[in-house]
Amino acid sequence: MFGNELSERKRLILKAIVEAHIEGGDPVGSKYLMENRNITCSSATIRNEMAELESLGYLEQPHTSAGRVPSELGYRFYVDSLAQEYAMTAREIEEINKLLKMKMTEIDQILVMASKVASAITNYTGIAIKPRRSNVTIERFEGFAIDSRSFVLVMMLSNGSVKTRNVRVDNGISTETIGRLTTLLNSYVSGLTTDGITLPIIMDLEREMGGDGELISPIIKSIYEVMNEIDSGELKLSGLDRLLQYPEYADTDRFREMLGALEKKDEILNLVSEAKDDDINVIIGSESAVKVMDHSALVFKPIVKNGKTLGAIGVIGPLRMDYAKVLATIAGLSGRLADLINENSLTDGEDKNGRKGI
Amino acid sequence: MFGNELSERKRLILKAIVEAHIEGGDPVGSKYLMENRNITCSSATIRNEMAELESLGYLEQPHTSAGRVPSELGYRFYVDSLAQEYAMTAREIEEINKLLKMKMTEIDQILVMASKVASAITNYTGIAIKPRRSNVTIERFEGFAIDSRSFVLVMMLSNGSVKTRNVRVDNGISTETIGRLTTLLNSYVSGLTTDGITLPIIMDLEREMGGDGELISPIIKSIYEVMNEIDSGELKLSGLDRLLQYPEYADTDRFREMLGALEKKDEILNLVSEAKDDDINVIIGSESAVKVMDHSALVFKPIVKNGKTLGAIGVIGPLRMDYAKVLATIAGLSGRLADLINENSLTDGEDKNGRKGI
DNA sequence: GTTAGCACTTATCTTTCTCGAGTGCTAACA
DNA sequence: TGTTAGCACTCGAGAAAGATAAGTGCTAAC
Repeated sequence: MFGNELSERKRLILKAIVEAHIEGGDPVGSKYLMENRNITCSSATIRNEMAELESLGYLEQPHTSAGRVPSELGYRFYVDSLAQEYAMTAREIEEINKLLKMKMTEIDQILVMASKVASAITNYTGIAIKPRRSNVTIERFEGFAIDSRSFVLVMMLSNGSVKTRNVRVDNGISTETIGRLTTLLNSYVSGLTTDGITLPIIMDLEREMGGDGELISPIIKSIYEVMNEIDSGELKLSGLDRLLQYPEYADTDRFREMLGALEKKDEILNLVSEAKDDDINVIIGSESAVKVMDHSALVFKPIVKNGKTLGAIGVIGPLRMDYAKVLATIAGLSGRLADLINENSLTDGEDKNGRKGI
Repeated sequence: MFGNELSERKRLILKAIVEAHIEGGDPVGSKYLMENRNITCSSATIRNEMAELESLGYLEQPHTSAGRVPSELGYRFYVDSLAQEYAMTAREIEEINKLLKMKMTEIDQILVMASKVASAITNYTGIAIKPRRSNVTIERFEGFAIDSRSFVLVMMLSNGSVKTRNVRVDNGISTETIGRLTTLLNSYVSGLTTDGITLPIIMDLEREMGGDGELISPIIKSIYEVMNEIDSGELKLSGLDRLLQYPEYADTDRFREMLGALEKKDEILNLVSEAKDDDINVIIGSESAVKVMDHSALVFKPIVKNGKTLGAIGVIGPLRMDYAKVLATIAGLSGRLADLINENSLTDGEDKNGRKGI
């Protein structure tokens, strides 16, 4: 889409600068490029090219007598042109397979574990995301008595997860009443979104329950609670400490700002919720409207099953993150996860492809 | 228990030093004490006393020409002698009441919310803890079919929480089989700890299930998973970013080390699991064996219901945290939480004491 | 036991200086 | 027209030096 206006040599130089900067973190100069990056022309020529690349917006100069640093546009060019895949080492594949062997059955745990692995392999911070899902409904209700004064309400949601709430009933409740209650809930409330549960419906429920009508109010409250829980998404970080080893986060204020935003988590969740479903998404600095990301990059991929987005895993790190490695890691991990999730009938230490270990 | 060897004046001076240091964060000198802290003797006398307090281990001197700073022992003295309670402001009480009005029913959520409030009030980092509980058992099993090939296994645990797992059965499963299965589980497995579920028991189960014996293995796996989940405790932080505003965490390496340890979380969980149940626990720096805490302090209180520890809330911050305020906050919060948990039958915006708002 | 006074210590802050990497520009060259 | 060598210039990083001031320990007087 862009980068077409660049000559072959400019591309080569730009790529070399990005890679050098990713490795070292320092601004890179013309002489260095000539000597260590196989650019076959003189430093003066490189300087000329660099000046042009800067005026085109691909490079930046921290100050007059420093080398160049890629701009966000520069990184974008690099990421978009990343053709050669990073080959995972045996150790990294091993790590992923170890994860798969654990065969957890709960999607939450799987995502968190995967993000931990991603963090370990890439040495950046891993994130596990359950996106907002505003259209989740409760498909089915069940209930059990715990004792004469409380029971467990089990709710099966349209996204496949199951939630429970303890409900306490001061006046006592019988098994028979619980049965009546769940039948009612199943016919009146199942399939509705939060907005769908209107006052008339609640009143109907209360009427139908007759003498036990006062039960309804706390139950509706529980239902709202559960649906809000799903609705609001989740964001879990792992290996946050790793970021601190990069000089770009040495400035405590910057790190603090980011931490605060990650804790609020709305912005990141929005970002992910709006993402294209089946691609790896790479968000570079201020490309997104999320202010906090200004000096960081976020790479993530949604995990999809039967067309439904169950969550996402990703990596967050400095602008100059090792995109080749990160992209390969996320691609590899998410591929395996998809296998694991779509086909959780694997039975032993072998994965679907019959490959073992390594 | 100690501090008795100190003269009244020494105590006064020590207390003044701790408070001054908590406020400002800088080493405090003799002249400052005389002029701003109402110590009614000359700076020379104060210097003499300070020298003695130092040799007794209550104070430390960063370098020769600096003032004194409390040692961990000094803080310990201060905390132990904290008689005057910090009075909560109306705003802070308001904050707590807001929390109570939300009336969440799930203990996890309650703890996390409480730790958020604690963090907001004290301006340190809040922590919500579910301690390890190695003696939890599953009290009761129930199951529902989702479709012909999978069902939900509901487990009610001895600590009152309820867990569910989705189990997939490739050969299909009938409602009747599920009923048989849960009956079996209830008679063979309920009440057992992980260690109690021995191979013979598993084999019995398989035998009893006859043709559906292959069901048992994934179910046992789910059971282990759930019990391990409970077993391993949980630790959630809130307001981590707040810590970064204190100069003691300006050193990125130190903060990083702490972050890493909080992420591993075992050590902190041990600490909490071993704590006295009904006290506010104050752990000052290296008093604990937890290395990470070397330059930090942890204040927490277990939340107990019917003699069982459900969790704990607390605050983590620099050694020079405002102990008076933190202790009062945690005491206030945990008191209210206990009310909320032991009596979750409150019905509207008024709390148990009939007090409203403020 | 307390206090005034004084010499001494030492972190911190500012200023100054040097060093070197890297640039832009000009002029020569292919 | 595109490339390269050469050179003056810029500017940040870091070291060195000096000034400042807070705070101490000690001695001697009260």
